[in-house]
Amino acid sequence: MNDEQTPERYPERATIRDVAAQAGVSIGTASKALNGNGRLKQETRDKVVAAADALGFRPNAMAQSLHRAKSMTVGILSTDSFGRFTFPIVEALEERLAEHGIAIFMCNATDDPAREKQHLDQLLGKRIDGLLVTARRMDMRPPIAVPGKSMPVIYVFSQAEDPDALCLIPDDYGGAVLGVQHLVDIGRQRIAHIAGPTRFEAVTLRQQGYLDTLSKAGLKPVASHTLNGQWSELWGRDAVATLFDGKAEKPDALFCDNDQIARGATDALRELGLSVPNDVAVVGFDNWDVMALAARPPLTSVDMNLRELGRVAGDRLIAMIAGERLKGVERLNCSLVVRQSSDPSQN
Amino acid sequence: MNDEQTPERYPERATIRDVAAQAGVSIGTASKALNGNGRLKQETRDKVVAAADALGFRPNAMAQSLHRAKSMTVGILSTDSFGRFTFPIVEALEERLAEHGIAIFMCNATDDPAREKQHLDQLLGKRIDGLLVTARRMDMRPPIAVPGKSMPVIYVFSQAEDPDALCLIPDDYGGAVLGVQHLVDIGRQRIAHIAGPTRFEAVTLRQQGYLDTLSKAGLKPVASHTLNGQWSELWGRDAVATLFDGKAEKPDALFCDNDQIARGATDALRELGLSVPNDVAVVGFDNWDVMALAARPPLTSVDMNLRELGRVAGDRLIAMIAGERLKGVERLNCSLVVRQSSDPSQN
DNA sequence: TTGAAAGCGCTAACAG
DNA sequence: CTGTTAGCGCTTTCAA
Repeated sequence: MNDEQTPERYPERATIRDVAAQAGVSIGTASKALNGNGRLKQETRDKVVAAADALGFRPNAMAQSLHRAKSMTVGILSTDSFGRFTFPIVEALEERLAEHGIAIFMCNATDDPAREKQHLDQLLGKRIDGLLVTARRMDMRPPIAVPGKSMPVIYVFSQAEDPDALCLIPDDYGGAVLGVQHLVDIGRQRIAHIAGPTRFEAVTLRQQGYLDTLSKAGLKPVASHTLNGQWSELWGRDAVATLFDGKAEKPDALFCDNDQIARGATDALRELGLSVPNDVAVVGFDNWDVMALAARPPLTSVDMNLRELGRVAGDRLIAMIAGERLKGVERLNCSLVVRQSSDPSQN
Repeated sequence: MNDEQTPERYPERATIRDVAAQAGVSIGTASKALNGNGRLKQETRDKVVAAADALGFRPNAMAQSLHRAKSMTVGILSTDSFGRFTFPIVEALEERLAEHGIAIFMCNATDDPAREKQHLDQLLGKRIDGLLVTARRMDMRPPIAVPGKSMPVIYVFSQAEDPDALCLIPDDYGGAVLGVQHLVDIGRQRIAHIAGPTRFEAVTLRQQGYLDTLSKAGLKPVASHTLNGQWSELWGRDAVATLFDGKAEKPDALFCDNDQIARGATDALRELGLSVPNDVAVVGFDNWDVMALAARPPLTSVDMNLRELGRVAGDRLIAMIAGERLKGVERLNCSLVVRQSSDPSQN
């Protein structure tokens, strides 16, 4: 009742100097109290803390970083723009890093080397503690030119032509094995592979997984076993038209390189009067809910566990920032989500 | 030939002090030379610049910011996680801000108020110059508690219950008018509206646009004119089943609240033996290429111009950082992309 | 035209 | 236990 009007709102910015003054202690003492360092009388500590939040004090992270030579920030640089694949990765990564108090600068270079360089310069100026590079799918990319070799760099969902770099990607080969083995397990004999464009390493890896699984099961690939096309529904429909044109032995299962292809294939089969999964079982890739759940019937699909990929990327980055030296290509497990397109008992 | 081995790689970090020493000038002079400030002899300037890039000098942005009281960073905080709608916005925003040398901290709170607060604290500690808040679609959200009222805050693709805030959202009403007017223009008489869930403000706005456009054209809405359901293909199929059950007068056009609904509707119509667009024209919303282009036929759709939204958000944020005070709700124009589902002459 | 020095906000080592 | 002080790397007066 005797104090002046105490404005509820915080002052613009209180410095630790203000806090110290308010608490009637030295600025060094205030720092210790606020950071839990040094040995201080509990009373003093409380006094300082009280002053701090009376003033709405919030330490200036830039000043702290300047001193500690750790910015507690990392950059994530997308060569291609961000999209469906990058999002879950980034999201999980952000979550993991946030737990450690690390913030993320997001940069997008959209396939433009000039913008990439500009972003990198900016990030280096901000003294990021680490860098994460992503790209559209898993195509090889030239390594980022980080001066000094000192800063941790991780390529996630992308690979660089740099033997010293750490690359994190899904295990496409293993994912294909998972999907095809499932078709073998449910008793299918004539399994075809409707694939994406051959220029993707993922596509050739998946094809290898497909072939190895068949041969291990003692099955022969159907005539033109792998058809390469686009990542689209249209391609899925076209491929089915080719496979079921009546000339060759018809497949009883399709392994598709993504869910769009699988969905197109499923639609085409239905329109041909064939039942999925009774006549033909279908397995997709990506487990993209928008496609996999909307398809009729819903698609069994290989999940690349992108959130897990992001989480692991976060862990690796933290380890590298702490001084560990990691390199090479790390391939993370895929998993299979079974739905009606291969198993009528699923709902 | 007489110099020691000159290591090509940059040293870890050269400070301006090193540059000054190397150039044989004072540290203040070096600063002036590097920033183009003050009056300096061209010779000195050159000497400093040469020294700087010989040493691979890169100014420490944190140190600069500490002095200039501008961090040249902003935060973008997603209440809900990032997704299909937020991405184009963020991408365009990032592009715009990058042109001004402003970097973006990306934070995701996934509907968790505790994480939201934690992120906000972190961002305030980093002394961001502005904050951008996004959410899933355009649902109202409680305002962010930024102490001091000093920092610019923009809600994009979301609205806050805060009359002092600036909110940027697509003009849903106008978008609906655009879509429905197009159907009127091509001569349709019985236009139905297959809508999303009523809890979204966007849905009620679009319904109003639909009704107003019909009435302006002297048309009556069909019997149960607006059907509310989910944002899914399944709902589109179900709605068509209801509308074409033979009891009531059948529509000759459908205005759908998103492309998934429109696609489901189109599929159902085809399976009913009806031709799109000859028997029934279909217009969707979102212009989401994955849906709109894969549908058979490809969908005419209302585009919310999300990239433009991001760009404008960037401009507004820059203006606000420069001191302008902006508030209120700004609704940005949608546009219409015409494809075969309403116009057979499109390819 | 250049140099010296104060200070942005904070921490940590060292005295007291 | 607490205060003093020297920086972290940079910019910007103010003198010279």
